[in-house]
This record gives sequence, structure tokens and C-alpha cells, in this order.
Amino acid sequence: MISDDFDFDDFDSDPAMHEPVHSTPDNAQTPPYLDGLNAPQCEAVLATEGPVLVLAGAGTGKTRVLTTRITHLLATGLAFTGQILAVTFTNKAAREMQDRVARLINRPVEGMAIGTFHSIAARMLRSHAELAGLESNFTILDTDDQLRILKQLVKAENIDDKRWPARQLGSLIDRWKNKALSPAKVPKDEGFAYADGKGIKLYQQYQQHLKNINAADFGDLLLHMIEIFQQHPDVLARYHAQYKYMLVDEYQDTNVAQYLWLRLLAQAQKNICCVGDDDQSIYGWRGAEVGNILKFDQDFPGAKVVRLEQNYRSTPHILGAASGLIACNQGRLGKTLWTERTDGDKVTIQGVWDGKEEARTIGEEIEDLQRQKHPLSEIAVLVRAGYQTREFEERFINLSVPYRVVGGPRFYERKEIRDALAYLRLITTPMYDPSFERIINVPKRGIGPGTLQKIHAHGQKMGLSLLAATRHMVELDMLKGKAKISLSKFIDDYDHWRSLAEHESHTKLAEIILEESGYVEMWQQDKSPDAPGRLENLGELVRAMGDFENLPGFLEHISLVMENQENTDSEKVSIMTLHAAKGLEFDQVFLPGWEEGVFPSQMTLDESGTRGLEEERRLAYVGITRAKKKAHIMFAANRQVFGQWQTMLPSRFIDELPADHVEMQSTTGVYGAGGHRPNSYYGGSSGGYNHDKDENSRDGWSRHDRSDDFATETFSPQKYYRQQSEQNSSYETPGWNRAKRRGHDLHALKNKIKTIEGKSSRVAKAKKEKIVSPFAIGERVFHEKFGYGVIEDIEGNKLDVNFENGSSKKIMDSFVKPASSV
DNA sequence: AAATGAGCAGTTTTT
DNA sequence: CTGCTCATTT
Repeated sequence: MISDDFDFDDFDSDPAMHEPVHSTPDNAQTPPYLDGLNAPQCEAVLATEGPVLVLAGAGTGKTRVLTTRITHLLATGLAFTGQILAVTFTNKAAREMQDRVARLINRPVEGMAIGTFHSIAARMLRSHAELAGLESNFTILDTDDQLRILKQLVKAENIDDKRWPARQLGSLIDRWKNKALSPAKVPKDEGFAYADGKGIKLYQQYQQHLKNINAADFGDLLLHMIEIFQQHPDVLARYHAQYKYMLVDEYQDTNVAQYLWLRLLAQAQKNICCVGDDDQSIYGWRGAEVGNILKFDQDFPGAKVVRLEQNYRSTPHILGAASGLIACNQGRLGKTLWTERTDGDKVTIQGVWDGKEEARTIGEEIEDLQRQKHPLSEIAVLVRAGYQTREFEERFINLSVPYRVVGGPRFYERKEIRDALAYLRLITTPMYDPSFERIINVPKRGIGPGTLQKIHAHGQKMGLSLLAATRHMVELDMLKGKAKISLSKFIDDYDHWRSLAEHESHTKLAEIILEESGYVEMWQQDKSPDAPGRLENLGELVRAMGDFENLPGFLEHISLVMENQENTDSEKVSIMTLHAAKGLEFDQVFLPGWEEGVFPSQMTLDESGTRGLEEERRLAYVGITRAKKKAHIMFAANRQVFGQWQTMLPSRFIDELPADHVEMQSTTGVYGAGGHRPNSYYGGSSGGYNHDKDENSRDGWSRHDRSDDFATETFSPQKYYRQQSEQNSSYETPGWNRAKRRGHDLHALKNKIKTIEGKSSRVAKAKKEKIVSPFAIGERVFHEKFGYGVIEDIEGNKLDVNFENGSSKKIMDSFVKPASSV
């Protein structure tokens, strides 16, 4: 990392250029990397010295500012690659930053600390592990193993784990770690939040246990480093000397521990540039402190604040709708997004009868877009919660609209991968008890809770790990029956694998272990539809291992960095949660489920009150601002939630959208009528929200309300239903009141749906009649979601399949393949 | 120790 | 309606 490591060819390397750069960006000698940046962006790039907060609204080019800033630091010689520390939250963001800097400087980025909080902290901790009572090859614990340990500790303390679930203790400890509270620092009274005051003691035991097995959980990576920095100024000083410039992405999502870690690192040079948007802080429930960004200038005195407000992503209506909505939040730093664009449609709001119709409507609109040759990769359906993806998946399968659900379980979180990794980890780290516990009876070896308890007890007594205790017990012949035989075989196998590890490659070793342990066979015997997929994943795991030098290297990667290899290349509609959508953008964004209780989520409201509501509103803001061309908001009058029909009220967020920027789309067939619900499900709940009352008291809209001007008339869902009911008096009973006595109107509803479906399937049939299916009646087929089944009937390219899981379904033939080919 | 059945709770989750 | 835990059976 010497200065000529950097390619200056693209820039005027004359030192004289530095001055003009700082004073007049528009000067003729402006370096090329500043081309196309607007004034505030330039300002953010050029303000290299001292603390800087860049308030970057959605779509205002914050990544561009970050990457250009790095380029600028390098180009001007203010820093070498090794002197820059750039922190992100996700590996994806880190990778993107790295790639874009590489493109700007025309060469690969080497030796720069670009990474997530956790990966950078982990690297630091490995260099100073002994100061935290660990060895440098410590294992990074994941939530699963964490829970396993906690359960054990809770049991050892004779705590009723029904009344006090280990899970709860886990989240309590997480919360403490997020606030950088080591056991000694936890306020005494907070310990009573678990098992009448045993919380702190268990936290202490947990930390001790982690040291014993040479492990650290995610929270520890930062917590240990903070303590090391505080207790060993010499260590901190070394980092001060190394990192002259720091950059932080998504600052609004930092928790207290991350904030302290950053502040410790930045306190000498003070050249820290944080980029974020308080309006997009949506991880409060995970410990993120919006306060960090709100009080930045107090924490970093003399901080320069730059606002990026010119939006390059969305149309004026989308921005107008989003801005109006977010303006309802208190305590914002405040930004006014604007755009040079003048084109675009209003944000549409559409009320539908129920979730089925919602999915159907979105499906139809997507088919329309598809016919207009609109790329499917530019379409997204964004939902509040994971379970909402199902209705869309089912609909899209039927329409044969290709889709992808983004953000499901991550690769390394899958059961089969975790199991395989546990076997491997036990080879590299024999004392790692969580892995032992995980796999000792997978596949079944006849080791039940009873035997495991004995092993635990013996290990406790002798101060041995579970594996060592087992070995000891086998050697001393302390076991009997099935347990004796299978445990002694397990130890023999284990020793065999350990010896293989000496000379075999790690991939070969993995194959042998998975085979000889009977693990692969276990899934081969399994006849559930996802078993073949799991075997595939195991193959993929072994393949991925090949990219690494050795087993420890691979295991480090997997616990910190490994993620789903998404095939973004394929033309598919994306379905994902609003959280997962942050940072992404699409031409067309569908936002279903805007109903009280769903969005904003009732649980958040009950748990976090106004603070929770504001975070939900930010989530809505994030959702709308994902759209480049068009945002479609939808709400249903009725929804089946946990198998029960529930009557729904449109989300208050719909009321909060400025009327100038939204358009109410009327549905074919009008459902519902202007019902006020004196005892609504949500209105009556504790800490709940009374929609009707608020409707009267809130003035959120009045700034738009001009009743003499129809064009700017406020949209009100209540009003909408009232109007609709006047036009359609045949729908005598308000939809929701009737549905409340659930079940009875289901008939009508089903008929209604049938008619619509009948209509659309006739259309579909007419279109597709000529297509001859490659399948035959009676043929056995395989479907990714439903498993194996036999074809009962064929209609064009639609198959009636009777699946072996008991269900019969109409399926497009493109979604199944012959069972013989699986 | 495994295989069944009743009972119950159920947002978001970058590391 | 699910999917998980717990208690009961074999």
C-alpha cells in the first residue's frame, strides 16, 4: 500500500490540482470522477476532513457519493487504500461498494477495509482474541447454537423453561449486547426481566461458556472489541494510526454498540463520514437507534451536514405521495425530495374484497405488463410479513408468471447445511458442544434426551466437552444397550474422519463424512418433496467448499459471509418483504395488504406504540420509494388471517397520502359499504388505535383539503365506501359487519370469485386451447412445492394433478416434470 | 427411543 | 390454516 500502488493516469497528477478541487468543483480542472455529481453530492465528496453526516434521501445517489469519496481520497493522495475503513451492514452492500470503487479507479481494490461491521470486527478480534479470553481461531456462534447453549444453562438453573423460554433470554442478551452492556454493566433492575432476577447471572454464565468453547456470538464481535479498545488504549491507538478516514453506510441502522465502536475508532482522526436517511430507519426492533443519526452533530462536534435531496429514481407523484406520508412522522431531520422529472402516473390505490382478489388483480396487472413486454425483473410485490408471500406465489403459479421469493431462509441456515457444517465443525473444533448436540442423533442413532443428559452430566463432572465425555464414557464402558453400540461406533467414525483430515482434501473429507455418517442416506430415504432439494444443497455445499483453501477458511466464510446465490439474471417478478426491499428499486411496485393491523402491524403498535407506528410509516415510505415508475397500493375489506375471516379497515397510511398524488381506482364489482365498526377487532384491542376517532381529530390532511376543488379533494377510504354503497344499494349489509359473523357470506363470496375465475379461465382457455401438453393422463409427475402426484385430467397446458400429500390441484404443466426424470 | 396426536401461538431479521 | 412443542403411546 504505497502511493504508487494507485493509478493516477486518469487524473491530473499535478499536485496543483488539489486546490481547485477543494474550492471550485466546476472548475475546468475538475477530476473526471466528479463529473455528473450535483452540488451537494460534490460537497459530500470533497468535505474530507472532520465529521460529516450525509443525509441521503431515497434514490439520491448515496452509494455514488460514498464510492466517489473513496476515489477522491485515493486520487488526491489523502489516503492509501490501507488507510480507509468503509463499513456497511450487508455483505452485498460491501461488495457493491468495492466493485464500484474498482470501476472508478480502474483497477481492483486491494488492501482496503471494506466490509460489514461484523466481518471487520471479527478480523480485529482475531488479532486480539487473547484480550477477550479467546483464541484467535474462535468459532462464530449463530443463533441456533446460541439457543442450544442457553437452553442448557436454563435447565441447569432449574428454571421452568415454559414460563421463561430460553428464546426470551436470548433476545434479552442480544438487546444488552446491542447496547454494549457486558454482564457487569447491565443495570441491576434489568436483570429482573428474566426469571425473577436470574437474567444477569445467566448472561454471565453464557459468556463464560462461550469462552470455554472458544466461541463468540455476533454481538460479541463488537462488544469484545469495544471493551478491548476501552481497556487497552495501545491497541486502539494502533487502529487510530492506521485508519485515517472512515466511511459508514446506512448510519440510521446502527445500534449503540456499533455507534460506540465507530466513535472509539474515529475519535483521534475525526474523519468520519456517515451516510444515512432517518426516514428509512426500519430496524429499530433489532436494536437500531434512530437517535444515532438524529444527534450526530452532538456526538461529533463541528460536524458538517449535507443533504442530498435530488432524487434520480422516481416520478414526481411517487415522491409526492411518499413525502406527504413521511411528513406525518415527528422528530425527523427533514428533507424535501425533488426531481427534475415531470412525467409519470399517480400512485394508485385500489380496494378489493379479499386477499384472493388482491392476488388475482395483481396477477392480471402483471400479465398486462408482461404483454407490453415489460421486463418482469422490474416488477416487485412488497409485503409487510413473510407469510403474505404465499397468496401471490399460489396465484403466480397458476398464471405461470415466473416469480422469485427474495429473502427466504439463507443457504447456510437450512437444516441440511447446518447439520453438515456441524459435522465439519466438530472435526476442526472437537470441543464445540453445540455441533455435537446437533448431530449426535442425526441421523437417528438411538441417542435420546436421556443419554444426552448423561453425557452432559459426565462432561460437567470431569470438565470435558461433550465429545470428550462421550469418548471417556465409551472407554470406561459406562453405557449400555443401543447407546453403547452406536456411541462407540460414532467415536470410531469420528477418529477415522479426523485421521482422514490429515491428508485428504477438505471437499473429499466432507463427501466421506456425509456418506459414512449415513446423513446422505437419511435424506435419500426421506420421501418428502423437499428431500431432493436438500440433497442438491448438500452437493452445492461441497462444491462451494472447493473455492476455499481449507476447512477452517471455509467455516469462517460461511458463518459471516455466505448468502443465497440469487439468480438475478432470470426474468422473474420479485416477491419480498418491505424490509428485504430496502436499497432496491423497480419500475413497478405493488404494495398489497395496506390494512390496519396488517400494515401498520398490530403487534408493533401494541409493543412499541407511537414509536412503532412511526417505524411502520417509514416502512411504508421505503415501500413507495422503491418504485421508479409506478406504485400500486392495495387493501382488502376482508382477510383470512390464521384461518379466520377478519374484517379489515384500510390502513391509516392510505389516509395520509396527499390526494394530489394518488388516484383511487374503482374495482369491478363493488364490495362493502360505508360501515363504521363500533367494536372493530383492532379498535378494541389494548393500546389499539381507534381509527374513526382519529379520523376526526387528526389534521394531517387539512393542508390539502379544499372541499370546493374536486381535483384536490382528500381521499378517504370511509368516503370511498360510502360512495360505493350509494351506487350499489343492492349490497345492503356492510361487508365487514357481515363478515364478522363469519362464514355466512362466504357462499356469496365464493360464488363471486368463481364467476370471476370462470371468466378468466375461459379467456385463458381460448388462448391456450391449441397447446398440446407433453403429459398424459395417469402419468406420475413431480412438483417443486407439492411433491409427487398423478395427472387426473389435462386441459390444454393445465393439468389436474392428484398429489400424494392428499391435495388435488390445477397446475400449469410448465411447473411439473415427469417423476421419472427426478 | 421413536412415532403419534393434542394444543397452541403466529409480524419484520442486513450479521 | 399452518408448524412447532409437549405429552402420550407403542
